[in-house]
Amino acid sequence: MRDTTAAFKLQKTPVPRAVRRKEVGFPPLPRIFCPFSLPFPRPLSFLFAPMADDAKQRKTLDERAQMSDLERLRHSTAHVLATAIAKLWPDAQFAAGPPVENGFYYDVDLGHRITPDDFPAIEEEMKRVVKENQVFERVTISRSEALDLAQRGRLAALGDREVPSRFKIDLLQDIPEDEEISIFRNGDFWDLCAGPHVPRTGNCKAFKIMSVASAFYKGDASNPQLQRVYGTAFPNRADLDAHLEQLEEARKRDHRRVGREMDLFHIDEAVGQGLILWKPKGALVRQELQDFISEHLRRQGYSQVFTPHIGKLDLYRTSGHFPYYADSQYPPIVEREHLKKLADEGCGCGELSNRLASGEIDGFLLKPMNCPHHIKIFQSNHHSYRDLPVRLAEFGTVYRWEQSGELGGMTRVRCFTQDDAHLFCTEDQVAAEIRGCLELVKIVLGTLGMQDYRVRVGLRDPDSSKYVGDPAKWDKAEAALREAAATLGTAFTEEPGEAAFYGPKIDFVVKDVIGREWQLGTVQVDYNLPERFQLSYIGADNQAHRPVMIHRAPFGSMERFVGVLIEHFAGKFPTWLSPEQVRVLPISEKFLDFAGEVEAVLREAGVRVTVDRSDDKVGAKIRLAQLDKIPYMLVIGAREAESQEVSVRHRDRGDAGSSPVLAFRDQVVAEIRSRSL
RNA sequence: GCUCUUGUAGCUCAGGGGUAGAGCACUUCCUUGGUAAGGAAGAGGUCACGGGUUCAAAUCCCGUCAAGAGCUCCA
Repeated sequence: MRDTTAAFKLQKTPVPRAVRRKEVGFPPLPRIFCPFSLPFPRPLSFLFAPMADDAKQRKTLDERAQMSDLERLRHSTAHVLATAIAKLWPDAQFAAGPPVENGFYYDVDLGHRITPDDFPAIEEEMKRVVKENQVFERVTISRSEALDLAQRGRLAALGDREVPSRFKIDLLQDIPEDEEISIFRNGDFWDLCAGPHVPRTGNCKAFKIMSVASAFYKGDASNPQLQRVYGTAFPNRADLDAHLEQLEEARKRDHRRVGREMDLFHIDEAVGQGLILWKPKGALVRQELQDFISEHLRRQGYSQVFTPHIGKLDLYRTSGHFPYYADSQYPPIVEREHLKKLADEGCGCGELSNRLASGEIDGFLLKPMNCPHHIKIFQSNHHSYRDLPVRLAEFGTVYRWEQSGELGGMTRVRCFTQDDAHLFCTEDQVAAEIRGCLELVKIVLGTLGMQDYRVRVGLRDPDSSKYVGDPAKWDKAEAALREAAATLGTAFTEEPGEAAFYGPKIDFVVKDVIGREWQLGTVQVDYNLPERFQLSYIGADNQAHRPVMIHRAPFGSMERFVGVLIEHFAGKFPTWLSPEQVRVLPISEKFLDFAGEVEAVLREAGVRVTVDRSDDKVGAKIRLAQLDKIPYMLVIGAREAESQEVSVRHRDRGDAGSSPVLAFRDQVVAEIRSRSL
């Protein structure tokens, strides 16, 4: 058996994890801008990732009593789980077993390694406990009695043991002096627990063990690693089944799976982790989206620019990205001459490494963001107040060294392309510019049928002094953001303390069709970079003034956005976004010529069309086209060739009757042009 | 990064100390058909990579790489 006692040191003040991942499924990715300047002694990824609320407040007994019925049920089921595990493996040492968003877990340290093969046995044992319909009995005890029970190994156990219940002893110490201590008993299983619980184990009828993973005790990597058994529970079988079906649905929609099936993108070991290869079909989707967004950018008076993927290190020293956040960037590219010079000076590998880390080297950096390049474009001209706002947009590709454990699919990658733009404006223009950004978001999400999104307005914490810039400007910018959010006509929340230190921001969180939330882009007001780069424009008073910058990437990155869209549509993109919009299905090879004519007519009209020239029967061709999620199938046989018509089948609506070739062409072209859903 | 799990054909997966398996996809042939799978044959794999144990390794052990899940919504 593993001896965790030696490694286990009690921690009086648990160190909160810098980055907590609350969402189930896919983690958020609001790491869009980072025009920071303060030398926080933290890795860059900390700033790219959502900030955790500081140390979670311990729940009071009152708060716990307010646990919802479902949470109560799940927490009780966690005790049933622990009872079963304690029966099967009496040496089990339990830590915490709370209800969580989609169920519950219980952390356990155990000589035996639990695998999915063990689930049936555990569930059988749990069913027995449920069937016995044991009463959950609350017993109030004194601190010393609790300690005594724990020393006897009696807590989270079915009887006395030779080894103390060591995690429970530790947890006891976290309980404030003035708080009542209670244990809950069901049958012979006693556990330190504040409750509340359902009355009897018989209430925990509908449950399922979902998975087992590892977790650090109290989330601290210096603590022992425990096995975390996840389960879920519902009041009845039907609700449980519905939940499991939804999970299955989510699994089917997983963009990694759909992306492979539909041949949209590929990640290759030989290229590198977190680096997306957009295959032809995925590239079409992305290109359509970019064209769509560009069209609206032009309408809104943006100027599109192109900038390189690298820049001199000095640029990023000025912006503040380097060297403080070097850990989250690809290492610098050192110039050949500089390297040679270092070698001539006798600089060894160790010293080189140190100099790289400290930033005392010359070279280039793969850009971690686009703002410095755009700033340099702005600075390449003198600007009058009459020029403002200057709006520079770019589908700008950036590189970040995410920890390998954070990577996943298209939603968490090391190279991504932002729908980025930087607006240089006067303070008076900030409000209107923010409204413009939100307008674009509204149009794009509306066109895609993603009506279910919310907006978070991140304001500064009035009690903190970590923010840069003049408080009066902050007030103005915050008011502008608040006002703009209100005009959006959608729900928004204001979250004090969630602002970046350089300015307030708006985040967009979209909900997909099965209710999962995804953080996409942000709009951020920035007073910091204009200062660092000494930006200026000449005002009506003939004096130099400092412009304000707005960073905005409303859809975050093309990678993540397309990943979200794949799941949102379950791969069934609207016609305008579909990589293949129409497939012609000749009944037999006799009609290949006519099929070719139909193909030519459609292609000429700009429709993405192919002909299935295989010798499959039409049923098989339809099946394949359905699996490829192609919006329109045109069945062509003798009748159609005779009348110059096509028999139209839609992937969702089925057989739609026949239509003259040109009429179909006009209809599908109109559908594509209008970008209808 | 850390822990666990996984890595076998383009895809989905079975197998497992002694000729490498299936279905789908692919190629060829037969079939020329009417709204979700017509038939036959064939081709395709250093079993992720590198070491080790063994007469013998895809299989067992160690390491590397990669993928997936998890990493306090606290007794």
